[in-house]
Amino acid sequence: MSQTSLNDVLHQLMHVYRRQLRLGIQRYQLDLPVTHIRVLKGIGRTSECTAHKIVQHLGQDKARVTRVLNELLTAGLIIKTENPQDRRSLFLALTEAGHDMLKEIEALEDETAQRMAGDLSDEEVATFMKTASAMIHNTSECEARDAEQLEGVCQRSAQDG
Amino acid sequence: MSQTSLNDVLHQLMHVYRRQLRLGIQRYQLDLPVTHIRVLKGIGRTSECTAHKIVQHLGQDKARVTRVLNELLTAGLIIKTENPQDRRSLFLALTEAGHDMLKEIEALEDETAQRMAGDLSDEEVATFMKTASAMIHNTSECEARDAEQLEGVCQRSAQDG
DNA sequence: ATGTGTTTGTTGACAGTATCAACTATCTGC
DNA sequence: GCAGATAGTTGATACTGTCAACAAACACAT
Repeated sequence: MSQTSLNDVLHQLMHVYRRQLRLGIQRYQLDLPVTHIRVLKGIGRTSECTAHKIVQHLGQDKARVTRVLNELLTAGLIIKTENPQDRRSLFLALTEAGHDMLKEIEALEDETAQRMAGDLSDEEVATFMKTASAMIHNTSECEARDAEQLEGVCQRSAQDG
Repeated sequence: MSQTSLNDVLHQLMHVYRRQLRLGIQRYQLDLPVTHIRVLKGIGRTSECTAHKIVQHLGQDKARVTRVLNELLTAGLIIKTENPQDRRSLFLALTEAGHDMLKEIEALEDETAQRMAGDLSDEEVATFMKTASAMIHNTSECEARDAEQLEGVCQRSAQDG
């Protein structure tokens, strides 16, 4: 019962957050979808950033990341440079325009966070984030466990056969 | 800084939650997208449910709700009956198949919530939900305020003119 | 009862998001 | 050099969110 509402709360929170961010994007006239913003942020704070690092960091599909990257590239917000250590991958870096954009993004995100936090105390927000992180961790673990189990089944059936 | 990570945490949480739910749907072979499940739940617990109530309750676009409803209808999970009080709208109710589906959904959601909660105490989860609800509330308020402000500007300019 | 404005729901269009599978090029270890 | 893993690209498909135009029914003041 209380668990059913955890689902509801999560869903609503998700919806409301995205919506808020979207509205903020309009207000700031950033003219970028949410995912692009997140990728841009990822590039900004990762040294020797590659597409793969973004994929891992954001937990997004690599196909999607490739496309977002291309759009950021043609928008002139990032550049790709060769990775001398591995010619399969390319280093990603912000252009000047990209840096400017990132600054705006950060301002927007701060505002969004502030709006959501509202009159909550810093401590409440911190606790919230801690619990949320734990949930993220729990869930990822479950997923990993499921995958392992599946693999285990495969191995067993291979051994049995 | 801590605010920037609130954004990140929310985004990750969102992603992980949806993913988890999706995997659960596969595991339970429910073969319904997430939104459909939420609509079905809404219908199940709303008396004299109409499309409009769903729209309000879920905060979803009415166009989207219409389509989901049609798909649930053709899937035989719900039926529409006339609303004698208002011939524009139709009452929505679960069929037997819909009820069965809902039972499975509830089991799945419980499981999902349990996975996410992991080893967190009930109290921690409760606190989390309380804070999340406050955030949802705060955000909605901001949106409303923004809309009002916009309206105010319109009124003022009309008065000024 | 009639006209005006509102509400309920439908439809069309489009952008954004999430995934999957197949494929190339490159790397690693043997 | 070969086998298998890894980085990234491309194509396909389904789900999601939003907007705008619209029809039918309603509310209500005249």
